[in-house]
Amino acid sequence: MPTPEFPQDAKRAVALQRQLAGLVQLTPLARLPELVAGVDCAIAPGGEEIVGVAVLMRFSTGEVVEEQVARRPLTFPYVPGLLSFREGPVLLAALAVLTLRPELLLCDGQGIAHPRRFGIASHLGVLLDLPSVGIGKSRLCGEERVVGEQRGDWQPLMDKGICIGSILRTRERVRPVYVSPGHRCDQEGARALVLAWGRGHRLPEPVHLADRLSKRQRLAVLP
DNA sequence: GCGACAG
DNA sequence: ATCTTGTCGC
Repeated sequence: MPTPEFPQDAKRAVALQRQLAGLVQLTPLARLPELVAGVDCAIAPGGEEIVGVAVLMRFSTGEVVEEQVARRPLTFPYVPGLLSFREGPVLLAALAVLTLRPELLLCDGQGIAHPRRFGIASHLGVLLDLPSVGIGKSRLCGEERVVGEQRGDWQPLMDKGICIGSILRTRERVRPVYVSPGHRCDQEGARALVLAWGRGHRLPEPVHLADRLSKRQRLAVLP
């Protein structure tokens, strides 16, 4: 049975994005979240199934608190701008079985740096009413721009004269990432969180670990 | 019509 | 995202 919150056709998906985009809040974070969840997906060999994982980490200790995995049949194609309708359901499933509720979501993909200002980070953030940040490895929209080479250097990601995110250097000699608020977060906070969770990789640690876990789990034998 | 296009 | 070999650098 299709998840009600995720229409299976592009027409209704776009309409839902336009509607939910109105609920996004770009408010500053009250405080630095302690429990953070990184999420990511992988496609099982054969392309019939999608694996979603959530890695919960504690900021003060840097420890992994919990990891959860979910699998679902793949029912939505990859369409630029509609990624959340492909990966959203399985990611929600993985997040739903976490014992502890995260205070923040770090997502692989865009937040408001999206044609309708509603990327997967925004979508998950709004549905779960959690602060969220989108970290994209490549650009969906907005103008490309050269960034300084030091860690922490950044440039605004501009689209039609509006700042929709940041092009941020998280490591030297490594391509910058595209950071944007998902929900209940502002541009400054989004950048600060990504840098605060940097542990030597291009992506923030929770997302980096979620990426590795998903790629391990996609080959796992099902019980 | 043409180019661009998260994962 | 996935496929896919060796290679360069920390």
